Amino acid sequence: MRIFDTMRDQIVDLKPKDPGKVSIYACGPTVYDVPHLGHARTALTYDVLKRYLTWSGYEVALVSNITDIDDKIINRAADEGVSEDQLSQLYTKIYIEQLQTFGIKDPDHRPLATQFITQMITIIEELMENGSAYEIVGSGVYFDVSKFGGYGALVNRSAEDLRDSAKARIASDEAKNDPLDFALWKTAKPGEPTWDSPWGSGRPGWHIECVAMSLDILGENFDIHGGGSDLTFPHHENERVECEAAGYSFARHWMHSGMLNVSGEKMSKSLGNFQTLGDAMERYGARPLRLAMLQAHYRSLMELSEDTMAGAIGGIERIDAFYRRMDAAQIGPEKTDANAKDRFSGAMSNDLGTPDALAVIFDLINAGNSSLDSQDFERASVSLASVTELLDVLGLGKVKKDSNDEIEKLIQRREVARQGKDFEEADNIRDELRSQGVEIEDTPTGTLWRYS
RNA sequence: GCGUCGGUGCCCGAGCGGCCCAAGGGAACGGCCUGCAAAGCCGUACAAUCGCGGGUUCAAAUCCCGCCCGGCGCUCCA
Repeated sequence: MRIFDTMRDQIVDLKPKDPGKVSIYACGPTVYDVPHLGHARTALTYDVLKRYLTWSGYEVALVSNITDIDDKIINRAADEGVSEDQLSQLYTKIYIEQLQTFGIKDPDHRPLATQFITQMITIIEELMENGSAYEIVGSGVYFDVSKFGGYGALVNRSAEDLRDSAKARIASDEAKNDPLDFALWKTAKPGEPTWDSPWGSGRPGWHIECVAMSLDILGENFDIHGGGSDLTFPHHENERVECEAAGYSFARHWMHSGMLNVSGEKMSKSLGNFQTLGDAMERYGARPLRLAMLQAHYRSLMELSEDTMAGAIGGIERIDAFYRRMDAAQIGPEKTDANAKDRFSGAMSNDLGTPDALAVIFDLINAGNSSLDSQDFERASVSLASVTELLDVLGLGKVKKDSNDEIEKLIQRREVARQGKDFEEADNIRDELRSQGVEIEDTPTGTLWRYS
């Protein structure tokens, strides 16, 4: 398996700490609102990574956190007149449900930041003890970037560089020693949720929660730390320096998935609230959305548009039609195509090349359809078995057949009319079904139908 | 402004020195199949510029330089 490692800035061999096992920590969302398509793309990346590694024979442990305390949650809760707990619990629930609907498997652990306050405090204490952090009474505890050699390495920049950049854009907080220093612990403000600490009551800063949770659950030196590319700096770099300054070794590899854009104004006009995962799934369906995302490489910037989705819907339709034909011909899956699986693995093990992997699957579908047409049922069965196995690795498996007595009755009547060569009646029935959004297909073994 | 990633057919999107007269999906057109459809299969067209201009090389979509355009980052966004 080869992956692009942000730290090394190149594609490298994945070298797990323990051979045969891979531990992954993928940064999840701060739950102050419903999930948008970007959250879905990131979650999808690590879902597919885990599925593929598991299929390849690795034992995978995937941790994906929920950050349930932070400024945005506090502000939003105040706006809506609910408690921070109520707000974060509501959006956590929605997040989990929608990802499940989207076909994302639950991670092995889904820790909440607020359950790891003790561990965070311990790390901050260690940083204070060894001089990596300082306290400003009345404000909080800050990480001292100047004490850390190599700050900025994850983004390939020097601390001086980042400092200049920061100065140019941001009014520096005069309390801090250095504009790059960041809060590990924030002193309590009236009306905010607080926890006790050696520095008085307060709440954790951002970044530190991920260090506490990843170390606690996966241990030092875990294999992959991932998230969206917007988290690379400062979030991940800050996590990294906190962890290393405290004396622990952190992630062996860093992965970042690319951003997804839905072209703002053009989109919102015609599509309404298309940016949220829930709306997009309702509008296009979960599988087309998943296919659209997987047809782009996880690191590339992708733009979702009405056209993109129309294409993906067509792609899913092609997959489903393949299954319908196989079912109608009563072909079952038997042995798989080793060669196709090799090609698939080759694509996937090259930094998760899902577009190429999908191309392999579509080639198999094409071959299977041809085999059916030429009555080569054995080869058709091999295609079917291979497609089924590989599609499952990408989480795009087939859906169960719809059933509806009313529709089946109409199809029966049409069948009788066709037998009697009463094509006018048969076509009337077909038109009637179409007006109900039902498309039918006649095959040698009977008539199939689907919602169009 | 600094950094970084990218600009490939009608749309999406792989490819990242020769296997590329550029994968795969979608849309279009023609044919076969069908009572007619749908699905499928076969074929065709669409890139005379792979953002633009230079350069390196026997050979460039792929490497280098410059320019234009876009995304992301530059303290709380996946």
